[in-house]
Amino acid sequence: MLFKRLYYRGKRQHSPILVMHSMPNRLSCNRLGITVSKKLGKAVKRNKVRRRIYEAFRLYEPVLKVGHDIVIVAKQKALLSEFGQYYNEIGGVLKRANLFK
RNA sequence: UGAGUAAGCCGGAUGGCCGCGGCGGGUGUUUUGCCCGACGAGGAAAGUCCGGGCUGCAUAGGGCAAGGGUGCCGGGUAACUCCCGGUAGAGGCGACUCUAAGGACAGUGCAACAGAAAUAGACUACUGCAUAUAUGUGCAGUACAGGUGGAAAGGUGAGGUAAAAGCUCACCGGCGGUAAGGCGACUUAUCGGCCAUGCAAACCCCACUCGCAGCAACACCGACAGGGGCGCCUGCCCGGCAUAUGCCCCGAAGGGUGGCUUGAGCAAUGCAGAAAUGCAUUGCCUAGAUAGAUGGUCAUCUGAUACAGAACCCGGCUUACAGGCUUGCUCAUACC
Repeated sequence: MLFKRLYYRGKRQHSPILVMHSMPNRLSCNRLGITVSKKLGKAVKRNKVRRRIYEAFRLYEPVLKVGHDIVIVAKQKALLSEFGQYYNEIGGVLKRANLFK
């Protein structure tokens, strides 16, 4: 399973509401996976968290290096956060992983 | 106006910018793309508790047994444990609500504690007789009163008696017969005798009913490896025909396609019916993803913040839910 390989071998960056795993692939595009466990709530709440992560990542995508696999895991604090916090923290972990062009 | 009761409905709206999903059209060199357009989660999509469709397996005709389910009556439905209407019982002043509501003369079993006694009886008590006599003791009769309990064996009143008792009578309740009404559950009337509890959400009996598994079902196509086999006359030999960079099978990806949405469909009108519902006509096409599409942000309105996300599809049930709306009915108060 691709997600497990990323958990063991990828680089890891933490922030208060999420964890990002990343490693290079040999493709000419970036691939994003999002993990939201059942601990965070029922389907509606999990969908909301996933959609906000997806949206924030989409806004950053034009300025990222290509050819990486990225998995973002949401923590429980993500339920209480506004979109602005998602945007700032995802920007932070992407910068620390040195994925900006 | 307040309190309540029953049925039903809504469950954020509008606009700008940036995005997502399949579909249709256009464009482009095949693909990847680009542009335009309309459409794109719920009343419960949930729990996965019932009933079906659909698919595979089994049986391929019928019966029996085991096991499961259901259980007043009639109707509705594709079907149901669902829905509608009724009967009986219980609750409420009432509108109305609730009920696993067959059978305890087929059999087995249970009824703790308390209480004298729980399917059988006499502790306190009442009455008579005998005896001694403040009053007790013994024998006999009774089951009215007391207390216990969920339940004490018909209830209330009168007669009756030494005191009593369905012992007798009237009314009520229960049981059985007959008659009338009703498709039926049952109701009403009348007659009879005077009557042995509750539990079958204990085993059980009776009646009706039921194959098993599920879309990760199932069908098809299959890359890179890898493995196996060789047609027909013919079971064998001979012989003949056909034939090989071929054909078939197994296996199988970070696979692909179908199943996948036109259906017991929705809306309006009319007819039948007390209702559930059925029939007819006209119109409409209204999500189909496959890591899983509805989001982000700004503005305005507002009291607006609930429960909650389709995953093969329908019919129900159950559970969760901020706030709001409509209609019928009941009770109380005030006014006319």
